[in-house]
Amino acid sequence: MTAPAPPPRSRRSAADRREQLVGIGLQLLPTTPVQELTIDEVARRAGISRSLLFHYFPSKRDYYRAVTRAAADLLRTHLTPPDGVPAADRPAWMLDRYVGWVETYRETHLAFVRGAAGGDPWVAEVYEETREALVDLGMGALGIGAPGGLEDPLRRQLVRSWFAFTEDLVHQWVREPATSREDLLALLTDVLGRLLDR
Amino acid sequence: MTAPAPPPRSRRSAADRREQLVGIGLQLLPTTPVQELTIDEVARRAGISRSLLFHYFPSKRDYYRAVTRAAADLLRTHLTPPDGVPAADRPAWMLDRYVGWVETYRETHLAFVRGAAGGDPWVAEVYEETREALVDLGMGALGIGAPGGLEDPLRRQLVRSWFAFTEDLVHQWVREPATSREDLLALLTDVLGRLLDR
DNA sequence: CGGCTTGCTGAGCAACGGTCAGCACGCTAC
DNA sequence: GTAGCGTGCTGACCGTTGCTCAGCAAGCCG
Repeated sequence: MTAPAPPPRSRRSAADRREQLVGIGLQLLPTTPVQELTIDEVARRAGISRSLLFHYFPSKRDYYRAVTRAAADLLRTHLTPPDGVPAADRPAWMLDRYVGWVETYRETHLAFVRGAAGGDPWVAEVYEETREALVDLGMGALGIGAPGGLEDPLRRQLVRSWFAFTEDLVHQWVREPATSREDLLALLTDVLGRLLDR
Repeated sequence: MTAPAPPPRSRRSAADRREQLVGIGLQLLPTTPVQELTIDEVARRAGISRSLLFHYFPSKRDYYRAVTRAAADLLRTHLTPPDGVPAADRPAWMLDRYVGWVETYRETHLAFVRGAAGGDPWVAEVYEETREALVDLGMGALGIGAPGGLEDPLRRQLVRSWFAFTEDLVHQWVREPATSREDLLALLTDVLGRLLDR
Protein backbone atom coordinates (compact mmCIF):
# COMPACT_ATOMS: atom_id res chain seq x y z
CA MET A 1 0.00 0.00 0.00
CA THR A 2 1.67 3.17 -1.14
CA ALA A 3 1.31 6.51 0.56
CA PRO A 4 -1.62 8.54 -0.81
CA ALA A 5 0.61 10.47 -3.17
CA PRO A 6 1.54 13.66 -1.30
CA PRO A 7 0.60 16.71 -3.38
CA PRO A 8 3.27 17.25 -6.01
CA ARG A 9 5.39 19.94 -4.46
CA SER A 10 6.18 22.04 -7.43
CA ARG A 11 9.24 24.16 -7.38
CA ARG A 12 8.42 27.79 -7.93
CA SER A 13 10.36 30.94 -8.51
CA ALA A 14 10.83 33.21 -5.54
CA ALA A 15 8.49 35.86 -6.95
CA ASP A 16 5.82 33.25 -7.63
CA ARG A 17 5.95 31.95 -4.10
CA ARG A 18 5.75 35.36 -2.53
CA GLU A 19 2.76 36.20 -4.64
CA GLN A 20 1.08 32.92 -3.81
CA LEU A 21 1.66 33.37 -0.09
CA VAL A 22 0.41 36.94 -0.06
CA GLY A 23 -2.60 35.79 -2.06
CA ILE A 24 -3.43 33.18 0.54
CA GLY A 25 -3.16 35.83 3.21
CA LEU A 26 -5.59 38.04 1.31
CA GLN A 27 -8.05 35.18 1.13
CA LEU A 28 -7.71 34.37 4.80
CA LEU A 29 -7.64 37.82 6.33
CA PRO A 30 -11.35 38.59 5.92
CA THR A 31 -12.46 35.41 7.63
CA THR A 32 -9.74 35.15 10.23
CA PRO A 33 -8.78 37.66 12.90
CA VAL A 34 -5.17 38.58 12.34
CA GLN A 35 -3.78 36.93 15.40
CA GLU A 36 -5.65 33.71 14.85
CA LEU A 37 -4.14 33.26 11.47
CA THR A 38 -1.25 30.89 12.03
CA ILE A 39 1.78 30.37 9.90
CA ASP A 40 0.99 26.69 9.98
CA GLU A 41 -2.32 27.28 8.28
CA VAL A 42 -0.88 29.47 5.56
CA ALA A 43 1.90 27.00 4.87
CA ARG A 44 -0.55 24.13 4.80
CA ARG A 45 -2.75 25.88 2.24
CA ALA A 46 0.26 26.67 0.13
CA GLY A 47 1.39 23.06 0.34
CA ILE A 48 4.76 24.02 1.71
CA SER A 49 6.59 23.76 5.00
CA ARG A 50 6.51 26.54 7.55
CA SER A 51 10.22 26.94 7.17
CA LEU A 52 9.83 28.10 3.61
CA LEU A 53 7.47 30.84 4.63
CA PHE A 54 10.06 32.05 7.09
CA HIS A 55 12.52 31.97 4.28
CA TYR A 56 10.52 34.55 2.36
CA PHE A 57 9.25 36.58 5.32
CA PRO A 58 11.67 36.81 8.24
CA SER A 59 8.85 36.94 10.76
CA LYS A 60 5.13 36.68 11.06
CA ARG A 61 4.91 40.45 11.33
CA ASP A 62 6.68 40.89 8.06
CA TYR A 63 4.29 38.51 6.43
CA TYR A 64 1.27 40.36 7.76
CA ARG A 65 2.75 43.64 6.73
CA ALA A 66 3.12 42.35 3.20
CA VAL A 67 -0.45 41.07 3.13
CA THR A 68 -1.83 44.30 4.55
CA ARG A 69 0.13 46.34 2.11
CA ALA A 70 -1.19 44.25 -0.74
CA ALA A 71 -4.75 44.84 0.42
CA ALA A 72 -4.08 48.55 0.75
CA ASP A 73 -2.63 48.70 -2.74
CA LEU A 74 -5.71 47.05 -4.15
CA LEU A 75 -7.89 49.72 -2.59
CA ARG A 76 -5.62 52.50 -3.69
CA THR A 77 -5.52 51.52 -7.30
CA HIS A 78 -9.27 50.96 -7.22
CA LEU A 79 -9.78 54.53 -6.04
CA THR A 80 -7.33 56.15 -8.40
CA PRO A 81 -9.23 57.78 -11.25
CA PRO A 82 -8.13 56.81 -14.74
CA ASP A 83 -7.14 59.52 -17.18
CA GLY A 84 -10.55 59.47 -18.79
CA VAL A 85 -12.23 61.10 -15.81
CA PRO A 86 -12.34 64.92 -16.06
CA ALA A 87 -10.81 66.77 -13.16
CA ALA A 88 -14.12 68.21 -11.99
CA ASP A 89 -15.72 64.78 -11.66
CA ARG A 90 -12.91 63.12 -9.78
CA PRO A 91 -14.04 63.68 -6.23
CA ALA A 92 -17.50 62.31 -6.98
CA TRP A 93 -15.98 59.48 -8.97
CA MET A 94 -13.70 58.47 -6.14
CA LEU A 95 -16.45 58.62 -3.58
CA ASP A 96 -18.66 56.48 -5.76
CA ARG A 97 -15.88 53.98 -6.21
CA TYR A 98 -15.26 53.90 -2.50
CA VAL A 99 -18.88 53.15 -1.70
CA GLY A 100 -18.87 50.52 -4.42
CA TRP A 101 -15.80 48.94 -2.89
CA VAL A 102 -17.35 48.70 0.54
CA GLU A 103 -20.57 47.38 -0.97
CA THR A 104 -18.70 44.68 -2.79
CA TYR A 105 -16.35 43.57 -0.10
CA ARG A 106 -18.26 44.36 3.08
CA GLU A 107 -16.70 42.10 5.66
CA THR A 108 -13.44 41.93 3.81
CA HIS A 109 -12.94 45.64 3.91
CA LEU A 110 -14.11 45.95 7.48
CA ALA A 111 -11.68 43.23 8.44
CA PHE A 112 -8.92 45.13 6.72
CA VAL A 113 -9.72 48.33 8.54
CA ARG A 114 -10.06 46.53 11.83
CA GLY A 115 -7.04 44.34 11.44
CA ALA A 116 -4.94 47.20 10.24
CA ALA A 117 -6.00 49.68 12.87
CA GLY A 118 -5.71 47.21 15.70
CA GLY A 119 -3.09 45.65 17.80
CA ASP A 120 0.15 45.46 15.93
CA PRO A 121 1.86 48.80 15.45
CA TRP A 122 3.82 47.66 12.42
CA VAL A 123 0.65 46.82 10.58
CA ALA A 124 -1.09 49.94 11.82
CA GLU A 125 1.72 51.84 10.24
CA VAL A 126 0.85 50.46 6.82
CA TYR A 127 -2.74 51.48 7.37
CA GLU A 128 -1.78 54.97 8.45
CA GLU A 129 0.37 55.29 5.38
CA THR A 130 -2.51 54.20 3.18
CA ARG A 131 -4.87 56.64 4.80
CA GLU A 132 -2.50 59.49 4.21
CA ALA A 133 -2.10 58.41 0.61
CA LEU A 134 -5.86 58.35 0.17
CA VAL A 135 -6.14 61.82 1.68
CA ASP A 136 -3.48 62.98 -0.76
CA LEU A 137 -5.40 61.36 -3.54
CA GLY A 138 -8.61 63.01 -2.45
CA MET A 139 -7.06 66.40 -1.94
CA GLY A 140 -5.47 66.16 -5.32
CA ALA A 141 -8.86 65.45 -6.85
CA LEU A 142 -10.29 68.42 -4.99
CA GLY A 143 -7.49 70.60 -6.26
CA ILE A 144 -6.27 71.52 -2.79
CA GLY A 145 -2.53 71.79 -2.43
CA ALA A 146 0.07 69.37 -3.68
CA PRO A 147 0.42 65.96 -2.02
CA GLY A 148 2.58 66.29 1.05
CA GLY A 149 2.71 70.01 0.43
CA LEU A 150 2.56 72.88 2.84
CA GLU A 151 -1.15 73.58 2.61
CA ASP A 152 -3.20 74.60 5.59
CA PRO A 153 -2.77 71.80 8.15
CA LEU A 154 -6.26 72.28 9.58
CA ARG A 155 -7.74 71.76 6.16
CA ARG A 156 -5.83 68.56 5.73
CA GLN A 157 -6.94 67.35 9.14
CA LEU A 158 -10.52 68.10 8.20
CA VAL A 159 -10.29 66.04 5.04
CA ARG A 160 -8.79 63.19 6.99
CA SER A 161 -11.47 63.28 9.63
CA TRP A 162 -14.12 63.56 6.96
CA PHE A 163 -12.67 60.34 5.67
CA ALA A 164 -13.19 58.73 9.06
CA PHE A 165 -16.73 60.07 9.00
CA THR A 166 -17.29 58.61 5.57
CA GLU A 167 -15.78 55.27 6.48
CA ASP A 168 -18.05 54.92 9.46
CA LEU A 169 -21.20 56.13 7.73
CA VAL A 170 -20.74 53.95 4.68
CA HIS A 171 -20.15 50.92 6.86
CA GLN A 172 -23.32 51.62 8.76
CA TRP A 173 -25.19 52.28 5.53
CA VAL A 174 -24.10 48.98 4.04
CA ARG A 175 -25.34 47.14 7.10
CA GLU A 176 -28.57 49.09 7.32
CA PRO A 177 -29.34 51.34 4.36
CA ALA A 178 -31.20 54.21 6.00
CA THR A 179 -31.30 56.18 2.80
CA SER A 180 -30.84 55.80 -0.95
CA ARG A 181 -27.42 55.42 -2.44
CA GLU A 182 -27.70 58.75 -4.23
CA ASP A 183 -28.68 60.55 -1.07
CA LEU A 184 -25.77 58.99 0.76
CA LEU A 185 -23.33 60.19 -1.87
CA ALA A 186 -24.93 63.64 -1.95
CA LEU A 187 -24.80 63.89 1.81
CA LEU A 188 -21.14 62.96 1.95
CA THR A 189 -20.11 65.42 -0.74
CA ASP A 190 -22.21 68.09 0.87
CA VAL A 191 -20.58 67.56 4.26
CA LEU A 192 -17.14 67.70 2.73
CA GLY A 193 -18.02 70.84 0.81
CA ARG A 194 -19.23 72.59 3.92
CA LEU A 195 -16.17 71.53 5.86
CA LEU A 196 -13.89 73.03 3.26
CA ASP A 197 -15.94 76.20 2.94
CA ARG A 198 -14.67 77.50 6.23
CA MET B 1 22.06 31.27 52.84
CA THR B 2 18.33 31.65 52.74
CA ALA B 3 16.33 32.42 49.64
CA PRO B 4 15.86 36.19 49.13
CA ALA B 5 12.48 36.17 50.86
CA PRO B 6 9.93 35.73 48.10
CA PRO B 7 7.35 38.55 48.26
CA PRO B 8 4.80 37.71 50.95
CA ARG B 9 1.98 36.24 48.94
CA SER B 10 -0.98 37.68 50.70
CA ARG B 11 -4.27 35.95 50.47
CA ARG B 12 -6.92 38.21 49.01
CA SER B 13 -10.64 38.02 48.54
CA ALA B 14 -11.85 37.08 45.10
CA ALA B 15 -13.18 40.58 44.41
CA ASP B 16 -9.88 42.14 45.49
CA ARG B 17 -7.88 39.94 43.19
CA ARG B 18 -10.08 40.58 40.21
CA GLU B 19 -9.81 44.29 40.78
CA GLN B 20 -6.06 44.11 41.18
CA LEU B 21 -5.65 42.07 38.01
CA VAL B 22 -7.87 44.35 35.95
CA GLY B 23 -5.98 47.32 37.38
CA ILE B 24 -2.69 45.86 36.19
CA GLY B 25 -4.21 45.34 32.77
CA LEU B 26 -5.28 48.99 32.66
CA GLN B 27 -1.75 50.05 33.50
CA LEU B 28 -0.23 47.79 30.90
CA LEU B 29 -2.62 48.27 28.00
CA PRO B 30 -1.44 51.75 26.99
CA THR B 31 2.19 50.73 26.74
CA THR B 32 1.75 47.23 25.40
CA PRO B 33 0.00 46.12 22.23
CA VAL B 34 -2.76 43.75 23.21
CA GLN B 35 -1.25 40.62 21.84
CA GLU B 36 2.15 41.26 23.32
CA LEU B 37 0.75 41.44 26.78
CA THR B 38 1.36 38.00 28.22
CA ILE B 39 -0.39 36.33 31.08
CA ASP B 40 3.03 35.65 32.54
CA GLU B 41 3.75 39.34 32.79
CA VAL B 42 0.45 40.17 34.43
CA ALA B 43 0.82 37.35 36.92
CA ARG B 44 4.37 38.36 37.67
CA ARG B 45 3.33 41.93 38.41
CA ALA B 46 0.54 40.73 40.62
CA GLY B 47 2.92 38.44 42.44
CA ILE B 48 0.81 35.39 41.76
CA SER B 49 1.06 32.30 39.61
CA ARG B 50 -0.40 32.18 36.12
CA SER B 51 -2.75 29.49 37.25
CA LEU B 52 -4.54 31.86 39.58
CA LEU B 53 -5.23 34.28 36.81
CA PHE B 54 -6.84 31.49 34.85
CA HIS B 55 -8.87 30.74 37.91
CA TYR B 56 -10.49 34.18 37.75
CA PHE B 57 -10.60 34.56 33.98
CA PRO B 58 -11.21 31.34 32.06
CA SER B 59 -9.11 32.51 29.14
CA LYS B 60 -6.89 35.32 28.02
CA ARG B 61 -9.74 36.69 25.97
CA ASP B 62 -11.97 36.93 28.99
CA TYR B 63 -9.28 38.77 30.83
CA TYR B 64 -8.85 41.28 28.02
CA ARG B 65 -12.57 41.69 27.75
CA ALA B 66 -12.70 42.57 31.42
CA VAL B 67 -9.86 45.05 31.11
CA THR B 68 -11.36 46.66 28.03
CA ARG B 69 -14.74 46.92 29.66
CA ALA B 70 -13.16 48.56 32.68
CA ALA B 71 -11.48 51.12 30.43
CA ALA B 72 -14.74 51.73 28.63
CA ASP B 73 -16.60 52.22 31.87
CA LEU B 74 -14.08 54.80 33.00
CA LEU B 75 -14.68 56.78 29.83
CA ARG B 76 -18.42 56.44 30.09
CA THR B 77 -18.69 57.70 33.62
CA HIS B 78 -16.28 60.49 32.78
CA LEU B 79 -18.58 61.63 29.97
CA THR B 80 -21.82 61.34 31.88
CA PRO B 81 -22.96 64.78 33.00
CA PRO B 82 -23.71 65.14 36.71
CA ASP B 83 -27.11 66.44 37.76
CA GLY B 84 -25.77 69.95 38.20
CA VAL B 85 -25.38 70.51 34.46
CA PRO B 86 -28.46 72.07 32.87
CA ALA B 87 -29.96 70.15 29.97
CA ALA B 88 -29.08 72.81 27.42
CA ASP B 89 -25.39 72.72 28.29
CA ARG B 90 -24.98 68.99 28.28
CA PRO B 91 -23.83 68.45 24.69
CA ALA B 92 -21.14 71.10 25.02
CA TRP B 93 -20.23 69.80 28.45
CA MET B 94 -19.77 66.26 27.15
CA LEU B 95 -17.76 67.38 24.17
CA ASP B 96 -15.49 69.41 26.38
CA ARG B 97 -15.04 66.47 28.70
CA TYR B 98 -14.25 64.22 25.79
CA VAL B 99 -11.54 66.50 24.47
CA GLY B 100 -10.18 66.81 27.98
CA TRP B 101 -10.07 63.06 28.27
CA VAL B 102 -8.12 62.63 25.07
CA GLU B 103 -5.80 65.46 26.06
CA THR B 104 -5.10 63.84 29.39
CA TYR B 105 -4.67 60.29 28.29
CA ARG B 106 -3.42 60.64 24.73
CA GLU B 107 -1.65 57.38 24.07
CA THR B 108 -3.75 55.54 26.58
CA HIS B 109 -6.97 56.41 24.87
CA LEU B 110 -5.58 55.83 21.43
CA ALA B 111 -4.38 52.44 22.56
CA PHE B 112 -7.84 51.68 23.87
CA VAL B 113 -9.50 52.63 20.61
CA ARG B 114 -6.91 50.73 18.62
CA GLY B 115 -6.84 47.69 20.78
CA ALA B 116 -10.59 47.58 20.99
CA ALA B 117 -11.25 48.12 17.32
CA GLY B 118 -8.57 45.72 16.24
CA GLY B 119 -8.06 42.07 15.90
CA ASP B 120 -10.09 40.23 18.44
CA PRO B 121 -13.82 40.22 17.78
CA TRP B 122 -14.69 39.62 21.44
CA VAL B 123 -12.95 42.79 22.47
CA ALA B 124 -14.28 44.71 19.48
CA GLU B 125 -17.72 43.81 20.73
CA VAL B 126 -17.11 45.63 23.99
CA TYR B 127 -15.94 48.65 22.07
CA GLU B 128 -18.97 48.58 19.80
CA GLU B 129 -21.20 48.38 22.82
CA THR B 130 -19.46 51.37 24.39
CA ARG B 131 -19.79 53.38 21.24
CA GLU B 132 -23.48 52.74 21.06
CA ALA B 133 -23.83 53.70 24.70
CA LEU B 134 -21.97 56.94 24.04
CA VAL B 135 -24.21 57.69 21.11
CA ASP B 136 -27.20 57.09 23.36
CA LEU B 137 -25.69 59.37 25.92
CA GLY B 138 -25.06 62.06 23.35
CA MET B 139 -28.47 61.76 21.77
CA GLY B 140 -30.04 61.95 25.18
CA ALA B 141 -28.15 65.16 25.86
CA LEU B 142 -29.29 66.51 22.50
CA GLY B 143 -32.86 65.60 23.33
CA ILE B 144 -33.26 63.36 20.30
CA GLY B 145 -35.31 60.25 20.91
CA ALA B 146 -35.03 57.89 23.82
CA PRO B 147 -31.99 55.63 24.13
CA GLY B 148 -32.52 52.57 22.01
CA GLY B 149 -35.76 54.10 20.83
CA LEU B 150 -37.31 54.13 17.42
CA GLU B 151 -36.06 57.46 16.25
CA ASP B 152 -34.98 58.10 12.69
CA PRO B 153 -32.24 55.54 11.97
CA LEU B 154 -30.43 57.87 9.59
CA ARG B 155 -30.19 60.48 12.29
CA ARG B 156 -28.70 57.98 14.67
CA GLN B 157 -26.20 56.87 12.06
CA LEU B 158 -25.21 60.47 11.51
CA VAL B 159 -24.55 61.01 15.19
CA ARG B 160 -22.48 57.87 15.28
CA SER B 161 -20.43 58.85 12.28
CA TRP B 162 -20.02 62.34 13.66
CA PHE B 163 -18.52 60.61 16.64
CA ALA B 164 -16.03 58.87 14.40
CA PHE B 165 -15.28 62.25 12.85
CA THR B 166 -14.77 63.77 16.27
CA GLU B 167 -12.60 60.94 17.46
CA ASP B 168 -10.31 61.27 14.49
CA LEU B 169 -10.14 65.05 14.51
CA VAL B 170 -9.46 65.31 18.22
CA HIS B 171 -6.71 62.75 17.96
CA GLN B 172 -5.10 64.68 15.15
CA TRP B 173 -5.57 67.93 17.04
CA VAL B 174 -3.87 66.58 20.13
CA ARG B 175 -0.88 65.49 18.08
CA GLU B 176 -0.73 68.69 16.09
CA PRO B 177 -2.99 71.49 17.31
CA ALA B 178 -3.88 73.26 14.09
CA THR B 179 -6.34 75.54 15.83
CA SER B 180 -7.30 76.79 19.28
CA ARG B 181 -9.18 74.58 21.68
CA GLU B 182 -12.24 76.82 21.56
CA ASP B 183 -12.30 76.79 17.79
CA LEU B 184 -12.03 73.04 17.78
CA LEU B 185 -14.99 72.69 20.11
CA ALA B 186 -16.98 75.26 18.15
CA LEU B 187 -16.19 73.50 14.89
CA LEU B 188 -17.30 70.14 16.21
CA THR B 189 -20.57 71.44 17.63
CA ASP B 190 -21.21 73.34 14.45
CA VAL B 191 -20.67 70.27 12.29
CA LEU B 192 -22.98 68.23 14.46
CA GLY B 193 -25.62 70.96 14.39
CA ARG B 194 -25.54 71.13 10.61
CA LEU B 195 -25.72 67.37 10.30
CA LEU B 196 -28.84 67.26 12.42
CA ASP B 197 -30.44 70.20 10.65
CA ARG B 198 -31.22 68.13 7.62
C1' DC C 1 -8.19 18.48 66.92
C1' DG C 2 -10.80 17.23 62.51
C1' DG C 3 -13.10 18.75 58.64
C1' DC C 4 -14.72 22.27 55.49
C1' DT C 5 -14.26 26.07 52.18
C1' DT C 6 -11.51 28.44 49.06
C1' DG C 7 -7.40 31.08 47.63
C1' DC C 8 -3.51 29.48 45.47
C1' DT C 9 0.52 26.76 43.34
C1' DG C 10 3.70 23.72 40.38
C1' DA C 11 4.26 20.38 37.15
C1' DG C 12 3.03 19.38 32.79
C1' DC C 13 0.75 19.54 27.84
C1' DA C 14 -0.19 21.23 23.14
C1' DA C 15 0.38 24.81 19.91
C1' DC C 16 2.79 28.43 18.01
C1' DG C 17 6.75 31.43 16.28
C1' DG C 18 11.31 30.97 14.90
C1' DT C 19 16.18 28.56 13.76
C1' DC C 20 19.33 25.55 11.40
C1' DA C 21 21.76 22.10 8.98
C1' DG C 22 21.27 19.90 5.04
C1' DC C 23 18.43 17.51 1.12
C1' DA C 24 16.98 17.66 -3.79
C1' DC C 25 15.75 19.72 -7.99
C1' DG C 26 17.09 21.64 -12.20
C1' DC C 27 20.55 24.04 -14.54
C1' DT C 28 25.15 24.49 -16.96
C1' DA C 29 30.05 22.71 -18.11
C1' DC C 30 32.86 19.32 -19.41
C1' DG D 1 25.95 11.55 -18.96
C1' DT D 2 27.74 13.00 -15.07
C1' DA D 3 30.01 16.28 -12.06
C1' DG D 4 29.21 20.40 -9.99
C1' DC D 5 26.48 24.21 -8.20
C1' DG D 6 22.89 27.56 -7.04
C1' DT D 7 18.77 27.69 -4.65
C1' DG D 8 14.01 26.19 -3.56
C1' DC D 9 12.75 23.58 0.07
C1' DT D 10 12.30 20.41 4.28
C1' DG D 11 12.43 18.00 9.03
C1' DA D 12 13.91 18.09 13.41
C1' DC D 13 14.52 20.94 17.14
C1' DC D 14 13.95 24.92 20.76
C1' DG D 15 11.81 28.51 23.85
C1' DT D 16 7.62 30.71 24.91
C1' DT D 17 2.82 31.05 25.67
C1' DG D 18 -2.01 29.80 26.60
C1' DC D 19 -4.24 26.52 29.33
C1' DT D 20 -5.29 22.20 32.59
C1' DC D 21 -5.31 19.63 36.73
C1' DA D 22 -4.35 17.45 40.96
C1' DG D 23 -3.49 18.93 45.17
C1' DC D 24 -1.38 22.15 48.97
C1' DA D 25 -2.40 25.60 52.58
C1' DA D 26 -4.71 29.24 55.02
C1' DG D 27 -8.41 30.53 57.63
C1' DC D 28 -12.91 29.22 60.11
C1' DC D 29 -16.18 26.46 62.08
C1' DG D 30 -17.60 22.34 65.26
